[in-house]
Amino acid sequence: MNDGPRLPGVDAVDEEDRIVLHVDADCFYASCERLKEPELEGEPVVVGMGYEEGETIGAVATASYEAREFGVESAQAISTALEKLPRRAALEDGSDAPSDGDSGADEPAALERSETGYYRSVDMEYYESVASEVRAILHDCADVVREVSIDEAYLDVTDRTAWEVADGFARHVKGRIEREVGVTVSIGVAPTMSAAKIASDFDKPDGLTVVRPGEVESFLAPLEVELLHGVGPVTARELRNMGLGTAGEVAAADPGPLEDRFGERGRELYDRARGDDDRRVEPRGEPKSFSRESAFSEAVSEPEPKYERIETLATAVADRATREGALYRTVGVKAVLPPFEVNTREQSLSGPVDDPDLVERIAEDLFAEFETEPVRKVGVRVANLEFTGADQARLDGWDGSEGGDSDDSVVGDSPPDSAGSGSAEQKTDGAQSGSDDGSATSAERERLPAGQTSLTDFRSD
DNA sequence: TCTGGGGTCCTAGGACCC
DNA sequence: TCTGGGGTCCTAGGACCC
Repeated sequence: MNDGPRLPGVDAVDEEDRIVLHVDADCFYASCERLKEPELEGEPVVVGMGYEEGETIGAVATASYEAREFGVESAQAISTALEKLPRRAALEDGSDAPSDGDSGADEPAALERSETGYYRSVDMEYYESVASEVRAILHDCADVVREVSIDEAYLDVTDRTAWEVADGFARHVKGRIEREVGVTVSIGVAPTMSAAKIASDFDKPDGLTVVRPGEVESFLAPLEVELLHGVGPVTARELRNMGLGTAGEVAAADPGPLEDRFGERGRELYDRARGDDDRRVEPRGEPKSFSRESAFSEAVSEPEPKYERIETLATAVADRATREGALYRTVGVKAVLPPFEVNTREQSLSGPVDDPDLVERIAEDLFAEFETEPVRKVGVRVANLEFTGADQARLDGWDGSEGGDSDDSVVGDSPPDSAGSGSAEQKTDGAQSGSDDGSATSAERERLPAGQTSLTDFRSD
């Protein structure tokens, strides 16, 4: 990249001096539970997803640092977490710990109070409310904020501070969040997003790490490759097989083989390890998809319960899209078969719709091939979203509606006849019946599968 | 240690178009 | 009448993140 001719006046100067903060709440869900129940302060707290009081199913969403001392980790099965850290309630009820199986395991010794923890199930609505308070402060402290998730954001504060005083600025942000909301955050400050991200992790919890321009590469060099954003277990293993165990080793490597192995990502990895990252902090755009999924406590073979679940999820997903003002053009399902085989099926329509019944029909249809398979988890998804804003549907292409239906379905399409041979038929009818108010563009109409007559007026054959 | 839920991005093959 | 090249869309799967 250095061998091209230099254009006069074009260089990297203005790219270099961004001041980026990455703000990352510490075990956010657990902190929220402590806001709700101050008695939990200082105690081990585990927040479980899909977990119900007293049950052993679900997974750990967040564990407080006290709980982590016992070996409880994020994404762990609740059953595992319970082995490492029994419920405080079990002790206080005096109830027996549930004994798994009949294998005559020794009675567990009497529980020490100090070796138990509090288990809570996820309360998204509450966490959302806390997060919005944090967000308000962040937006108050920066001109540009990119919210990454409920507990994480990047701030570009170049115009609000200077490197000489950046740590004071970050401390100010931390202090406000702690005082005004009551949760602690860790902050990384760096000239790039990727370095700021890693820096925020460097000193958790309640940490503050500043990496100044010129220090990025030496800051990253000793870090294990796993710590690089975008390097998971699979990539890490491959990198180590290539003899690259630290960011410094990646930075010093020949980028060629990295690109051969990982494609575009390889180059990115190499750049990031060297501290090169020219992404600017930008607000997040519109979401690309909505999905809902749900696991059974054990694999289910009978069709009924699965279709019931699909129906519930389809309704929830369609509802979400409606609430958010999104039209969707693709509907998909997911079926997870034991041991952990993920299958996805999806179908795109000829035009964007907001049609909950159609979502359900298509989802059921796509799911048909897994009807009698043992399935441990199902999901429904809509994608290819279009946020038209308020009454867009009325403004464009509403001319075709002689029918007087006033919902905002734009086009009803049908499952392809090839998909389910026998099984799709009645649903195909259903899909068509909803489409008399259709108004696809002519290009879209021409792509309708042969035999689809839902938009016949416009066909020229 | 068998694994919850909600997302994003990338890859790769096939269909289809010009 | 089997044949080039480029582009886009669709679908399925995989890796990764929080």
